[in-house]
Amino acid sequence: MRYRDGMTARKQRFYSRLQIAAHTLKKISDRQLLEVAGVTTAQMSALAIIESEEATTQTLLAKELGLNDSAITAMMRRLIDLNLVERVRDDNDGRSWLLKLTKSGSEAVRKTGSIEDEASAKIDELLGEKTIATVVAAMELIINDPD
Amino acid sequence: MRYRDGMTARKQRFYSRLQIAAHTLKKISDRQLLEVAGVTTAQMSALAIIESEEATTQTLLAKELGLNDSAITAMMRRLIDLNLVERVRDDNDGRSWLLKLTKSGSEAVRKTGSIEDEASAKIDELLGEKTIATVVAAMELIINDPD
DNA sequence: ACATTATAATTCACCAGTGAACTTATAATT
DNA sequence: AATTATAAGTTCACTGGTGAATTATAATGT
Repeated sequence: MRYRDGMTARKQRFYSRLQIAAHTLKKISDRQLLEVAGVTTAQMSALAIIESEEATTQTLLAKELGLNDSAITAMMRRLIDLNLVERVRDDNDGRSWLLKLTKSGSEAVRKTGSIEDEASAKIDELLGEKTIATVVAAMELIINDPD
Repeated sequence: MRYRDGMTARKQRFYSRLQIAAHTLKKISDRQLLEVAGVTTAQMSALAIIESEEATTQTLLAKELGLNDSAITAMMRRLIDLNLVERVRDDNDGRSWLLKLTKSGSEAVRKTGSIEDEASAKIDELLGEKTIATVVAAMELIINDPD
């Protein structure tokens, strides 16, 4: 594909606009989640996956979050220290841990539901249904692109 | 605005797709830039702004990057240590620093041009002109949203 | 002129991530 | 069975970010 020169500026803005927007949303989300449930957005993403799968491993979690294994090791340590997650060795594979929410963990996830609904409603209003669908589809193309 | 149940930002996982896509791109970009120019993507973003403005302050840089002042303090320390940036006190305001690229700094920016072009071309192909415009516009709405 | 308020930058303790090198456990081959 | 390869986690040194508190310099009101 070829574009006129005038497109160059916009092309170069794609990456930086994406990063700044993502960061902006994360910052807002962090403040709200910390106030209401005492966890960060990254932690809540992990907790939500652990809850939904009911017994996942760290490697799986890393894959779903698009992160390194080493990032998960550190995050699980913090979540275990906070008594939000517990883990036991997998009987069928002694290398893996099986992750589970504690009662406090489930509680924390429950508490954040309304915040996430509010945030979603705000995005809905700001961008509109069609744009949201377009953006999500674009993000999934990027995530799944081989390189 | 009202949507059918299936189409809300929440159902489409807008937030998490955005974060993961942004992170994925950052990771790829970091690897390439470190190899070619010995800097990270965050550092290159800062260098590009400093170059384009030819004498900016840390506060301005923070605003343009959507970051805290304290993040800039740390980043400037690293860039000065790498001899890519130098700073002098502003004669008109003894609290401010004026930031400038060193020769190595300009050199580094120059070296990354082709990488950024390649990355842009790849995004163009993956998403197409129209989708890119839609996504950039959406990101700017998010960035400029009052709260 | 002086006291107050606002602004630029810094420091601190913390969370979050990378990539490389490593340990240990499982799987596959010979 | 012994060897080799692969896979799950961990550790380490590093970059990068937050928010609150602090320091130093401007700017402003009275």
